Amino acid sequence: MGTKRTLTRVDGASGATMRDLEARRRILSVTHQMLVTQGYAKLTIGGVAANAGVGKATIYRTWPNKPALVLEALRNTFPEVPTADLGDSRAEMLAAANTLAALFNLREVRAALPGLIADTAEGEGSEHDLRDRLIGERKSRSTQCLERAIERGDLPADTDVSLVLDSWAGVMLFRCLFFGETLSAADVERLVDTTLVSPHRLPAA
Amino acid sequence: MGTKRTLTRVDGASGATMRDLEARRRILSVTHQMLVTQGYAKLTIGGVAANAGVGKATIYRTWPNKPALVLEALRNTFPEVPTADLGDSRAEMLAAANTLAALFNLREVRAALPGLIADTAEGEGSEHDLRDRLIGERKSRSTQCLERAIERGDLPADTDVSLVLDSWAGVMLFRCLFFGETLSAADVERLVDTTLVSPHRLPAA
Amino acid sequence: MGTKRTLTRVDGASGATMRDLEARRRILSVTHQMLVTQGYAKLTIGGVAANAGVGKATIYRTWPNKPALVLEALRNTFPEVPTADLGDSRAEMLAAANTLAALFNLREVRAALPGLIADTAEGEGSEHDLRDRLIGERKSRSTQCLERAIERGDLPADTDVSLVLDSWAGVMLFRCLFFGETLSAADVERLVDTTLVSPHRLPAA
Amino acid sequence: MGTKRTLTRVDGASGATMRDLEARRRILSVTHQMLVTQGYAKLTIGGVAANAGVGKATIYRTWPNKPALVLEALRNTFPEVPTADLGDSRAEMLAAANTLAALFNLREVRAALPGLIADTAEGEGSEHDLRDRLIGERKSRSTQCLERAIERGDLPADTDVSLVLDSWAGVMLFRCLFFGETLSAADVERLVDTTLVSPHRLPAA
DNA sequence: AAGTAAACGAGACGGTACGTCGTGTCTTCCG
DNA sequence: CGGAAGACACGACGTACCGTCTCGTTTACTT
Repeated sequence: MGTKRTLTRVDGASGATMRDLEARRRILSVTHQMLVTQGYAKLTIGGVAANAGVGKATIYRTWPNKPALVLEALRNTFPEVPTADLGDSRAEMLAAANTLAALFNLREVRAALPGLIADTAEGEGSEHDLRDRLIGERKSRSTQCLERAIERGDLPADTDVSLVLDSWAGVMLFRCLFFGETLSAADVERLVDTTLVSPHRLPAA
Repeated sequence: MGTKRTLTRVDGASGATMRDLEARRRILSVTHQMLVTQGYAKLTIGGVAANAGVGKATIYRTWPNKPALVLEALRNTFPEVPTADLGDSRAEMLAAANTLAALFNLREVRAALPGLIADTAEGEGSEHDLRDRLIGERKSRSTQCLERAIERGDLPADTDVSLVLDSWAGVMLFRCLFFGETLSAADVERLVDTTLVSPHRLPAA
Repeated sequence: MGTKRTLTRVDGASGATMRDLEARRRILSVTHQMLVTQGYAKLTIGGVAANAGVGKATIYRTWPNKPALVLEALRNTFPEVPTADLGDSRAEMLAAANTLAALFNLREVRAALPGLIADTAEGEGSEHDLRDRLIGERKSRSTQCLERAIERGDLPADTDVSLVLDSWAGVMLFRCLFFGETLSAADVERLVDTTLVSPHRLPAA
Repeated sequence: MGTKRTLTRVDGASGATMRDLEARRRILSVTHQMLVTQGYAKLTIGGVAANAGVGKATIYRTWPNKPALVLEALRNTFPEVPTADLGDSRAEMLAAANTLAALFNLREVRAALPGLIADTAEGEGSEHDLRDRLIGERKSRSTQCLERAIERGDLPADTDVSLVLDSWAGVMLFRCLFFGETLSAADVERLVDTTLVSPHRLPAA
């Protein structure tokens, strides 16, 4: 007999004691689908439950609220930032940046992001954790990439890696949220090259 | 003859659309206040109406929905990006960037932004207009600043001004939304200096 | 110089100082029209005002509320109970009863009656007065008719005239309100003849 | 395992549709109460909900609108027209008529009737059904009474039973609605005796 | 004829109730 | 005995009218 109420879900995948693993899959899939077709605002827990042939309680048993559910539904579709060592710093950085850009280009992400941000804005609990985890994951992998470039001497040692990465993500986020645009491949390239030439440090002089 | 039974002041200034303006001011002020104290999510039209001693219909008569109201309540508190010619490109850019950073540091902005973004995400109508206007205003003034720097030769002619500015705003937005942080003065400086050294153009080589 | 605020309107027709007599006519006519086409519930003061090309205040200046307005709009179309002495008690009674039946058969009366009753139910003020006046008028004329029959000896002297008349009106009201029906000519005749044969007095024993 | 947070009693009787019935009873009772204390016009669904400690939706789930709710709240308090065979036609008719009179004398009926009639006036749906049912029920039982009198020979065979009954109800309705009066016992007796002597048929001559 | 005061059309205003919807918790009942 | 089904309390939504009010303007009396 398992502890019924798992207050803090440790890992997105374990799913507590959900009897029907199949149901879980269905819920997430329906969520994802509705996200794309209806958008975040019109997606309701009740709707997901109905479309998944599931009781609302079943959903609430696993996810505490809408953003948590959406977040997990999104996780599966997130592209992974590649970490392979290509020997070429610029190529690696481009790959990382392009992956990020691709993420902001996903229909479901664009649909979910605004609502997700709003609904988790003041949440200090699991919501923040989840969001951080999702972002943190990409960021840490991208960080590896930049640090390798530093090791190679392609970026100065005092580069503010976090600032660079937040800058990359920031432009994309900004354009995505406010204009519904994506960065073009050329823009991404420009971003990376700017970083390479003058990687956010004070000028030598 | 005699003042019939005018509860509100009669003399006033011009006797024009007094009643309107009186109420309008009160509504916006209450909205702003509640934004700070309660946050966007807990701010309701009904609540604003009650606190402003106004009928809900009066609000709906002027603003079609919550984000429109909040947006207008916010406009008044937005700091203006300075456009004065200081003769010093770096100083001007710092001023612009710091103004931007200050904006993201306002309590009411931080409270309103997530919800505002979410609620105007799919709006194609006035909502988009408003948002664009608000952002566009700052951006165009900042653009003046950067272009002056280009004219002075402090920035290369092929600088992608929009990308630079979106980058600046992007980092701030990103950190604001996801971490509730603000850019430190040092970070802002770093941002500006990076732009000055290698303003987002491809390297010559 | 007339008394400005006529709180109690003494007679439905005098209309205080309504500048534009034409407007008054238009208001009542529009009210009557809307009563027929929309029914009492959907008739709003605002609607009447708009359709009559008149400000709401103009209506409220003359009539204190909806039922008062409707009542007056109705008065004009009410058929008068005949009081002429025909020499024949049965003929006179039939005429009176049929006039009553005709009244309940008017489209506007059927439309207005239920709402009118409801809205003036608890009114102790002018509303009750008005209603009583309207009903009282018909009733007093019908009373004349019955009393003449008593004088002639066609009805016993101890006939409870009021009970008889209320009985007549009652059936019609009952059928009108609950079934939307009218008394057929035959039913009216039966009603009258019953009264003639045994006019609501105790049997002689 | 502790009682989680059940504010309402848990043990109850059978555990069947307790929650439903519990709430239903409370709603109807509150409605009835408010009807008496406030009257029909001031009774609001929201008010009933609040006083019954129930959400508005719960009421709307069961009753489509105010009159439907009031109607049902009223049903419980309606006195039944007796149908017992007393062997005495006059006694039976008096019983029936007095029951009817008593009904129109109920505080809640007098309070609800005008509004109820108005709000169900144009209703062709369930409203009409309900009203008919409520009235029809009394009427059919009264009809039994009169028909038994006919069988006994106390009333002529060609008596228009429906007209007689509508006449009875009509007077009461008329006096109730327009004058807030009730028929005195003497009046009821007079009504019955009139019917017995000359039961609404054409005179033989 | 000019001046004054009122009545007017228009419609904004503070309120109140409406009926609907979504949330997150709960209970019931079925497989 | 666990889950679907959905009822439940709550609370916000946006709409509709009410009856009062405030605008300018138009009209009709006064002088």
